[in-house]
Amino acid sequence: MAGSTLRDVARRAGVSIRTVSNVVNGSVPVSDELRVRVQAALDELDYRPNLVARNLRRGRSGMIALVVPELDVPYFAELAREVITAARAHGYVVMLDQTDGDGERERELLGRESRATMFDGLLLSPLAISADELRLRTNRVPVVLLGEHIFNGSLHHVAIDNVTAAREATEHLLALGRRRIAAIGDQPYSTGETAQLRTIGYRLALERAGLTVDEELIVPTPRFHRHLGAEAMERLLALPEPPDAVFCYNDLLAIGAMHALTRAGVRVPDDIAVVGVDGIQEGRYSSPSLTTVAPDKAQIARTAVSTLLGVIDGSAPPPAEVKAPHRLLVRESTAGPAART
Amino acid sequence: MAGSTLRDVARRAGVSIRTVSNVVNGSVPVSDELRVRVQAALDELDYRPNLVARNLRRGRSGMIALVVPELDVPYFAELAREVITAARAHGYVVMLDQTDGDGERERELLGRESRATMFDGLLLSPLAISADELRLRTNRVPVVLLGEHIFNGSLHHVAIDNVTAAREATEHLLALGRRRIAAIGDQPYSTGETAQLRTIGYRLALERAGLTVDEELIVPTPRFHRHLGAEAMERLLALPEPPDAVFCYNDLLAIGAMHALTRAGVRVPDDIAVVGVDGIQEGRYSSPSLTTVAPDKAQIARTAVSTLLGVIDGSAPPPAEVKAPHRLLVRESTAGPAART
DNA sequence: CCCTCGCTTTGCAACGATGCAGAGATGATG
DNA sequence: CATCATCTCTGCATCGTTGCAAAGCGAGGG
Repeated sequence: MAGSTLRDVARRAGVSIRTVSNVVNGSVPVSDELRVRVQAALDELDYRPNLVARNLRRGRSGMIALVVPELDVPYFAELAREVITAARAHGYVVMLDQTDGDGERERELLGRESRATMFDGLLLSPLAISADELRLRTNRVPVVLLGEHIFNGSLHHVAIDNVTAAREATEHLLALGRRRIAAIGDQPYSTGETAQLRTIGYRLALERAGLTVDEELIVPTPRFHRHLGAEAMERLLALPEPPDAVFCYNDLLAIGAMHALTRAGVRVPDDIAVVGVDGIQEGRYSSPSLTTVAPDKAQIARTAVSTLLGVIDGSAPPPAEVKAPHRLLVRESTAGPAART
Repeated sequence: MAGSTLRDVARRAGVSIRTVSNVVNGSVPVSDELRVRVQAALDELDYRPNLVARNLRRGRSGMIALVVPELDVPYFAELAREVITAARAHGYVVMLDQTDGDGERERELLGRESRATMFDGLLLSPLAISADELRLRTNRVPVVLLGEHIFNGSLHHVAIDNVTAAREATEHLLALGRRRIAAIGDQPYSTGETAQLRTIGYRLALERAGLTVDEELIVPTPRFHRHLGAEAMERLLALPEPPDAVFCYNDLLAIGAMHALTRAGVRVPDDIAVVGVDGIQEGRYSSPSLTTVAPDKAQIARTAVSTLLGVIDGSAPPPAEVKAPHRLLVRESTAGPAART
């Protein structure tokens, strides 16, 4: 029942512990005769190396932690999938935790009693904690920030270019001839940096098109969830002069907005066109399917993981903000039934 | 930079290593004077316990692994969220891995070179590996099976009652007056045990209603993904006599099916009613919203985690199949616009 | 005044693995 | 035949922590 150790195997094979270790690891040459004998003992006892002990001795655990706000938010689930895959390619496994966007939980992670020492490094997608505070708390643990925070100059950080992404989404709506374009998802307070970048991109597109921004059309939401998108859309529909298009700061808001539109009997995209951000799978099969700005999640994950491993082994360049690619996927919610992807 | 150890702190405070350990753990009483002095040293050196060393000594790691086929499948993401939450309540953290439904990957997990020894236990949602094979490979590691496999009598197992769930879904369609009810998602081969149970429930409902099963209406799918639901639906629509309702074996299939129906101009639920299984959030905001049989994921997670911890510390009863509750959520895809939940 | 008791504090061993340096054995070389 | 290089193999120390048993110490009782 209890796992056998190198000592058990050594005793059985009549060799030293060290020789068994050499056979297991294959790094040091072992004579054929002994190798066979040791291997037999290994098999008979069904030896499995104790990785905790190995980690202690080697000083590395082969584990990284990925911390996201909510795993049941599709974007994070899809990103987690890619991170796990990317980590595996480097021989690493991934511990997952959620903060629920709770600042306390995020702080705890980096605090005294956290389990951070079990991991070689941390991929963090912070929501509630501010960039400045992060800097103060990340002396010990190698950290790479993921996706959604403004660059503060002291930590590695992988994200799409949010201003450009938002501008392109808005320009797409403009190119379709829409002129009264709303925005759902602004977060005009300290931890809403990503949202603020998207608002900047949105404004930029309108200004370049020579339009003035109607502040009434910018509806803030505290989080990026479906029901908040629906609520925001209802508010927009209640305006004396409703929009003819909506740029939602993520796909869940967009799906909530489309839900509200469908209920209200408003046609998408004929009456109101909708575009989101994130490129989640859900948007491919919504009715209508959702036009979206899709970050390259696999690329984000690969870059984040290899950067983190670089920080861990000290080979990484100084902290920098790495821009990941994104692209606009045009579907029915802006282009109508013609857009079948 | 490098973390300080108990020895560093002990040296600085002028006490023994053991005393520092006692202060850190608080289990053994320490005089006020020393405690204050040690605490000061702890703070100055910003001591963090090395959890790898602690784990080695204590023989437990405080980590469990959760292995699912695909994390970007919403059901598994939502379940993972609950598992992480439930584990945290017991002081455990969760390592996540994916098998992509690949039997090799699942086998690897339990094999010689796996990282399983790093974890105190394993929550496994097997897809490709058969129950018999599992039994042979799980001697060493405490395992609890999650959600989707038939009970083989030797492992703990938490799942909903799939036969009943499928029967209730089908009966709901019957109660609406539908008579030509299709089923999407059967998997009539060795690893499709969950699907087969749902087929049994489906047949049972029809038989009890005195209807004969039209085998043409049972469309198998190799996996439970959106696009396969759409393909299956297209095949059903091409029949000389299409169905007036569809029971899909999970929500993704249902969403794919509804997507195909919308494209084909078929009205849901007027022409064809659709019901799924899983209760994923996506179904609340689809158009129309999706009627579904929702397993109580939080309950499944709590039961699975506490059972696993029981197996780990030896206090668990002998392996048994634990049935988790489920309930039917009626929404627009069967009840029409009246059903607003 | 001595002994015992109870409390705090300590040193040592151990968890299971690997790094290192050196011991044997073997073969090659002068 | 002696010397040295080469190749295996081994023992010891160590990673940082905690369990255990015993040492130190002051107080209370006989």
